Amino acid sequence: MAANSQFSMAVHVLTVLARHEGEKIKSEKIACSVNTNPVVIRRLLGQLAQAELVESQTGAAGGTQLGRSPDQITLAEVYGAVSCGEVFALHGKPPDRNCPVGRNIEAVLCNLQKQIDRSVAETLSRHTLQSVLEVIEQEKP
Amino acid sequence: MAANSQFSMAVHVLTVLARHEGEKIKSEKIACSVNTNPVVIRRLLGQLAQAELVESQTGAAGGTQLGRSPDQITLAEVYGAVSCGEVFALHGKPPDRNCPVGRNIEAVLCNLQKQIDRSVAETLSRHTLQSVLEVIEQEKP
DNA sequence: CATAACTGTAACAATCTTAGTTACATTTCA
DNA sequence: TGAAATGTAACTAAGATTGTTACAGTTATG
Repeated sequence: MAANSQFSMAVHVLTVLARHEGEKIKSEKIACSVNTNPVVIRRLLGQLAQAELVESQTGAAGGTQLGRSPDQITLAEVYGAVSCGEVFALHGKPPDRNCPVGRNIEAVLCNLQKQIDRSVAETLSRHTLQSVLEVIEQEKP
Repeated sequence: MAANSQFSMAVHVLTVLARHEGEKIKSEKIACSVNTNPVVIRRLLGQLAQAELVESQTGAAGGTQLGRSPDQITLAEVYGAVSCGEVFALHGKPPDRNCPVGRNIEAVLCNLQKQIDRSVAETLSRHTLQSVLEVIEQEKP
């Protein structure tokens, strides 16, 4: 249980919500589909709510629903809501400033990170929750 | 010490080697620039050697040098040599097969992973070790 | 040929991140 | 008022990565 599967979970969660547009879904029901603990789902929903992708209601008969229609939510937004935006990590300890490479490599890597992030965002922005939902419904065996 | 900084380290290491083409460099010297332990560097060099990006020699007066000239090494190759090729992780536990979403979401995510991987590779293939080296040398303050 | 100086690698400790879990305060409907 | 949900804190468990020590294997060199 180490690798960062938050994006996978987020897409899963949102797809479940998309299949029941208009309804308020309980975290327990979502957790069942994802096969995890309701608290894990609620934590994730918190992040998605901050990005205004979902809206939750407390109290009895509470639950969560999408903040917009599925064709208005791109996977790039989902990724942005749950990821730190770093495909690879920079150096842990700072490199040796006496070495020309050590002195300047971080700027190069930082720049690369931004380029990759843009390219990932562009790829993901070609998919909406609606398009994911269509694949899911269609592939139902 | 958790995030995967292998790619960052690999670019750093290879850039150091590129600055001294033709020479055999000791792992200790590289470690000094990266500010880490020589064993960590040797482990990384092992992966890079498998990808034929570097060549090492054991014994006294041994060391490591590039396997090709810097303009023949793209950062996409470097990334491929040290990364597992997964920007995000799939589900840990398998989702609920009784739910249509749980049943089909993994295929969707797997497909996305491939698309992202291609897009990252394409972005990185626009940079060579040579171009990185040029930035480093030029920005020397 | 012996020694010094490297690399390669195994084994282990330390640290950090993530997921899972329990517990409980808070909110809301009936 | 009480049942049922979310929100959240605190803790445990597991996994991955890095750092470190130790040592075997290799090779130039005196």
